[in-house]
Amino acid sequence: MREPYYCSKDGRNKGAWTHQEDQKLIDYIKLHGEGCWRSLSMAAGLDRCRKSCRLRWLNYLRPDIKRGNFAQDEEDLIIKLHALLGNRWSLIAGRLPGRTDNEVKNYWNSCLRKKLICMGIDPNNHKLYHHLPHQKIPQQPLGSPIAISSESNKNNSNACSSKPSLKSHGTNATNNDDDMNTEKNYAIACTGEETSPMLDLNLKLAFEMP
DNA sequence: AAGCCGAGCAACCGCGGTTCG
DNA sequence: CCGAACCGCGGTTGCTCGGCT
Repeated sequence: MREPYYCSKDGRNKGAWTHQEDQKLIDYIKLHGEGCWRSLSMAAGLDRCRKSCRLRWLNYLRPDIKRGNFAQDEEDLIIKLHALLGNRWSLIAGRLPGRTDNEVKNYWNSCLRKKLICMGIDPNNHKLYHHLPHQKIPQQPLGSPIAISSESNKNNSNACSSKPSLKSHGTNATNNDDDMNTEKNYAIACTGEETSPMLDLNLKLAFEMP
């Protein structure tokens, strides 16, 4: 027996949060701490369901949230972690201090996926495509197994070399050494050439308990 | 100036897993 | 052990804004 899903069914507020609502939530959590979201929404005087309160706090109001563009090293880490973990956004975000799973997920879907596609890399399985980037790309079901494969990528160097820069959005492409190294390292990670793909990851991330 | 379109992001929804009585 | 209540995650939706025509 599930609890009622969301706010729409009980006439509570939906949509964007107002400044007053934010302030109420912040004030209440400052006083009483996080947790027990159901009672929190009532006790704080918020006409919102617990999920809405929790989401707002975790994704937006928390004081330790880092806002703004993702740095290059953050991008690299997301890509590597995604190759390793798949769509486990909370785990990926857990390795990025100040970033939320929602933010990482949005950034992946809006920016990084496109970058990888432009690089000729399938963002679902992190393999190189076997055709040029501008050609139509077959959609794969989400959640397909992560595969960092060494197979058959020897003819695909053009795909990666033809790619635009792997850079933060809004900046003009300049080929500085960092970007070139990033690109090269990730291509190596994709192809499995030279070394094990994830050697440059701190492997203790994989199964470290919180 | 107005309308269109796409990108980015916040919020919603539905489900699986966990806890507790 | 069982079921209700709750938590947290991941996918999706829809709103806003900026660029373009």
